[in-house]
Amino acid sequence: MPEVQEKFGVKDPLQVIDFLGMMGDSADNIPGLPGVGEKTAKKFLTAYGSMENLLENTHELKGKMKEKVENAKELGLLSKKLATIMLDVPVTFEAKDFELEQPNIEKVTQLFNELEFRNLLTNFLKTFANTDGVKATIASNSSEEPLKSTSKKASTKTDGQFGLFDSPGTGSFQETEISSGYKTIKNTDHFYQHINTPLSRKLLLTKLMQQTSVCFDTETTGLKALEVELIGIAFSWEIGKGYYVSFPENHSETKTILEEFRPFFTSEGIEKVGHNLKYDIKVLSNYEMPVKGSLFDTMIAHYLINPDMRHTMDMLAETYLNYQPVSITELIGKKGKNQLSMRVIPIKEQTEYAVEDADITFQLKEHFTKELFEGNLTKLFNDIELPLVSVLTAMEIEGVNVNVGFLNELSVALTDDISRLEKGIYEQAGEEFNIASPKQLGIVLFENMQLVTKPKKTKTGQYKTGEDILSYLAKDHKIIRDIQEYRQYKKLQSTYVDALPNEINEKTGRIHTQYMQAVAATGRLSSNNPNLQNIPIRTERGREVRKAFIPRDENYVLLAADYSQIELRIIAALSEEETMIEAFKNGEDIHASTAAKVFNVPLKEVTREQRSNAKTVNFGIIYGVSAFGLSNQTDLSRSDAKELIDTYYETYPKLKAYMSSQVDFAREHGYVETVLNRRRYLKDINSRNAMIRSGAERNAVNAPIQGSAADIIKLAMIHINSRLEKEHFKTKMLLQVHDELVFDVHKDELERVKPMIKYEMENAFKMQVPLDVEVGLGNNWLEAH
DNA sequence: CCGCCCACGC
DNA sequence: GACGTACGTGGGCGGA
Repeated sequence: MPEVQEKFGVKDPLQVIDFLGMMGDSADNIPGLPGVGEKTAKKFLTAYGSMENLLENTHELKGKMKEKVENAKELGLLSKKLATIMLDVPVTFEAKDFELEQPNIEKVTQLFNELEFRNLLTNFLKTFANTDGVKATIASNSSEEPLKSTSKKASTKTDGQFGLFDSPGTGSFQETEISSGYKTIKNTDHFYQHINTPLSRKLLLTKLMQQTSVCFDTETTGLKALEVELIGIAFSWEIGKGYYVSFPENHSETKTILEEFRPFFTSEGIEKVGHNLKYDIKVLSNYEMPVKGSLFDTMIAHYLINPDMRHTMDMLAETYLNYQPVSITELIGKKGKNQLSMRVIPIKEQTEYAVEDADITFQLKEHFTKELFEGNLTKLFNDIELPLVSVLTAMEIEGVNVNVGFLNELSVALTDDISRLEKGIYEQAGEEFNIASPKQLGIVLFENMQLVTKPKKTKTGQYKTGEDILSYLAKDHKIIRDIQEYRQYKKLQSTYVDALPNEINEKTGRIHTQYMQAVAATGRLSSNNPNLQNIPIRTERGREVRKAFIPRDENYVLLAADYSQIELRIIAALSEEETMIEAFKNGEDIHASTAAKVFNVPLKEVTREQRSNAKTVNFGIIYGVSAFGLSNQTDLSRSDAKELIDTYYETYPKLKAYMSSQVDFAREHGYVETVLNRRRYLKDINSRNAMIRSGAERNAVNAPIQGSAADIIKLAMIHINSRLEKEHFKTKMLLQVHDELVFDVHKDELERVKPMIKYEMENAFKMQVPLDVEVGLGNNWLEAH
């Protein structure tokens, strides 16, 4: 009905609302029909989409009407009837449907005459009958096939689209349906509504507050949660239905609008469903909007259900819902400098995209709730992973202070050393080349200089120049030692010293890493942008970088708390290997203790080399090392390595038995699990390919150990965080590095917090082996170690 | 733009 | 005879 658009200058497709508004305005003077007001009507209907929803939920509207009408309910029925008659469609249809239809002019005329709505009738006919008189003409299309009412759910045809069973010319999307096999937004019933007025937001909020579980999804200007601006938020709590609240570009205006939804976000009683909620919560934190109540994160749910798979929503939608969502790439382009901002995408497409995501996510929840239960994962999900979301969010928002000046000085010094080494290397090689290029370096070392007769090659035919290769040659060639040093400094400079200052957030002046909670197949976290879990510590020069990590200010001190040998303690406890358990109970140096036993010498007479070899075996056990691998890593010959491993298993027989039992369990059940029932499926455990199979067997041993350690530190993090909050400490948890936690401790709290952290870490999970935590303090991360 | 090589952590 | 330690992230190179 373009006439309506012209007449009222309305671009919004929901012309019917304007018509109703007009009707309301005109009806102001008519007894029995209160004025609704065009704007009011529009807003209410925008929020609720259908008259039915509108009438069921607009308490406020009804309240206002009460002044004018004795029986609000009666008015509701009247309006409903009006809408039905005027538009000749059942009111269960959504507002968007209305624009496809012409009002049934005959019926409306009849009704208005009956009701003596003279002004209204005049206006109505002016608008729809295209006459200025009272003569009622029956619109020619009113006899056409009525809108399909067969759909049970919210049944909206997107604009310009036809339904599945509609008239000819609709073959195009059926073809795509056949070719992809997935349902898409084009052939799926949905009602996604854009919300952008105060009243409609109020109505949405009212509706939100009546729910027990709602999915929300933020649309933003980018990927860095702490730097982006909010563009919109999609909400969904019903299959195929949802709302998209859009926000202006102005930050404080956005904040004001978002503030309207505070009751929802801070409601303890409404479960918040989302996909990667940590991101959304961080975005909202930019507007000082906390998110309370229980969470349900579909990304994490799926991570527990199958940690080895990918957990993108697109993939989950295809797998679990047989549905292919609108691709973000199609919408805003491939990532790169030409990628569009969501902001410039037409609001209709934004709405479709955003609400679809929320809709899908909400639907996924049902699937995953069931699968979590079936996998015995509900407790892990609810008691560990979901509470951890909030802990990690807080850590990421908190960030860590860094000494940029120090890093800059370090960089200058490294540049000096690098160029000095560079010169020397060129001299020794007799030519200039790019030392940082393994390809060029290999040619120089092994072709031109021929340092080795049979150099090893990679599968792509390049010469191997890795650290293990170079270290064999280091003794005999100064150039190799220089190259090793060069490599080390280059690495330090590019990956850490020069990169870290670029990661500082302009607003906070701190580095905010991101913890990935659904990446590592064993249950560990990972860290990126920047990765703060691989800051150097082993080499003298490298560990300097740690000095750059400093407390918040002079009132604080960094505290680093490390689990000592947690993985070995876990394997000792799980295997119930008494000898090893005793060693831990007695507080022995486990590697020395192992050495004493396998080399059959008194503890005090263990040599450095023996301890070192024992240590290598201890770690090898965790990772599943072979005699070959062990001999490669130590000075031992292959046969000595084999003997050492054999003796090791004789010393710790139950350990060997445990490892076999894990492999057996995996063969039988297809998965292994941690102390908190975190699962890892090992599909290759029965592979005929020996190499693939043994890889799975190593995983069968390693995953429960590494994963249990991850479980335990996560538990400790949750406990510590909750105590820091409850007891109102200023101290903040900053970093997690697999078996270590780093805190910014207020000096006044040190005496209370230090033992608390140690206690919570050591007692996070009870086993037959005690857990031991070493706590250090310092004015930088290195000192705190 | 992406795969490869290399190197940092636990 | 070959192959053979888990889990990650990221920078630089070089070919497409």
